Amino acid sequence: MMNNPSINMATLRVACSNCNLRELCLPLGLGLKEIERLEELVSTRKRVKRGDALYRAGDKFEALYAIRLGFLKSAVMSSDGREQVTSFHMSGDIVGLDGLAGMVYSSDLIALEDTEVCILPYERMQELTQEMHTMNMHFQKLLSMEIVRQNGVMLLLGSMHAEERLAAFILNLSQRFEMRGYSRSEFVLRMTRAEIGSYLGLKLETVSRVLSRFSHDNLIIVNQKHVQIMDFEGLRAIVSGQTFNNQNIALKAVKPAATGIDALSDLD
Amino acid sequence: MMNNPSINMATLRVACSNCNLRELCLPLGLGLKEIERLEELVSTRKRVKRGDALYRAGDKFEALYAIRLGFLKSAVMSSDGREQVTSFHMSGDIVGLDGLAGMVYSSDLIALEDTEVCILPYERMQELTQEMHTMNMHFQKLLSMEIVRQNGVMLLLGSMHAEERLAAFILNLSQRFEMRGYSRSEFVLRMTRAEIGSYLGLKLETVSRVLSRFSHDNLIIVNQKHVQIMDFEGLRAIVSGQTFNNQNIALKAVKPAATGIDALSDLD
DNA sequence: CGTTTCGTTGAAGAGTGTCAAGGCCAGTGG
DNA sequence: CCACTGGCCTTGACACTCTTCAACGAAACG
Repeated sequence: MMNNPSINMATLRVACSNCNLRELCLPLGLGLKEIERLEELVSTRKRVKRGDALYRAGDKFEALYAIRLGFLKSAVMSSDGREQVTSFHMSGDIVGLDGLAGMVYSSDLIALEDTEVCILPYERMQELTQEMHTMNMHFQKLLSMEIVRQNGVMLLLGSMHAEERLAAFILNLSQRFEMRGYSRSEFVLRMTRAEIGSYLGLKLETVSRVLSRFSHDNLIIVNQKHVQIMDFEGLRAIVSGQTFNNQNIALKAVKPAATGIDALSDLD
Repeated sequence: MMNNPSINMATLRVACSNCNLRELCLPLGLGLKEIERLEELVSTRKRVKRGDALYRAGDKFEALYAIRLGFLKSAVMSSDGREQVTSFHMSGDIVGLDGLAGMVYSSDLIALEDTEVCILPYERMQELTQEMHTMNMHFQKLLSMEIVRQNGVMLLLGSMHAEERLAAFILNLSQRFEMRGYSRSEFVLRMTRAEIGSYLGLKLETVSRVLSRFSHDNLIIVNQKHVQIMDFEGLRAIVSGQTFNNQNIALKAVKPAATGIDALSDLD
């Protein structure tokens, strides 16, 4: 009578298993009991309509959110009103990590299309991390991964040109879509040019111009929000600064590539 | 027979209590036993000479480090050799958080002056977070605070001008020195102009020029690495974009200041 | 005390930003 | 169904900030 664990697991996992999160939310090698506990954590769901905020800077931090479906941006605002988009989120991402620091969110999280999230109440989250070592480590790792990602963005903002930023941005999106089972070469940008610009530290006109240039150079085909990548290698070459007037080839040899930040993958 | 806990604590805290870390490393309201455990964690210390690396990108992640004394930078490098300084660290800071993500450090940590750190071995750290709820929460908070800090840096890199970046940078350093009991108006820059530039996304010449301009405008006095702040308000005005040709005053009224990222404090 | 690293300053130029005009598209209401 | 509207995108011309290149001076180090 049923000593095959995988069958039991299949019935228990209803809430999480047919969800895009499974690789992200479920640490590997969980037992039956642990999965039960986990599913009790993510009990509630919530819908956010396009343009609405899941939370805003200053709101009390009460939960993390796992994105089931949809697309969002997070953004911080300076005291004089400048907005900076700090990341774009899609299905499978966990958002709200910045709220832990001061028990208050420090950024706005805005849906760029109709979105559905799973609520992970902070209180229960804490219980779980305390009781399940695996879960605790997974959560710590999640936080650390976000730090590493932001390091990559700082590299991009601090030392790359407009073309390099956009090439890296497109390749990163492509990769993330691919990881989720969508086409890596054809997708729709859910954000506006201004939002891309804010994220990349550029003005919307520059974003538009660079995309047009890419299109003219047959690297991509752009039609408003629709993007098709025609030349992955070409884009990668741009990210690495392999554009004619480039002399840091010498440097490239000094440092093994393995330790370098990969602008293609670490931007999220 | 000593039923005054504060006296007992004084004797037990030898290792940590006369150390700059105490506010950062010790969660508030620890019991005697907990402090004992904590001190057992930070058993070993290590010295790093100026110019040497505490760790490098790619090194196996085995510990976090609490800086007892000294000054360091962390930096990531792109595959084509561009370096980006991602933060400057001083006494009381905990470094190495990026290593958790992949159990490998993803950045270099280089001492800018002779430095002494306490080693927090990852293994023992994990035990401690598992057994002590307070410690676990404190650690999670630490990670989240780093995320919030980086959001501030992204805002700076993505939407501020050279003068604003440098004003914010100086004020932030000032604040951090003050928190550690040093003068907030007079200090020594331990890093080079090139390193400041890398951190702020500027070239070293631009850093030098802007500092000279500040000096000429009587905001600061600069003598090589020695900086004295003469006009805090003036610097703050620059950070907020209050320089003559500024029209985002309208925006300022829209959003309550409390929720905005404070460029002065959140850069670390 | 020479050598190297670091910092300052000037002049010229490249890369983005700013301003402005027009086109495209989706949604709305007649 | 079509015209209208408003938001978004594209493109051009021009301005400006920052970088690049270069030379020199100052401090740090062996």
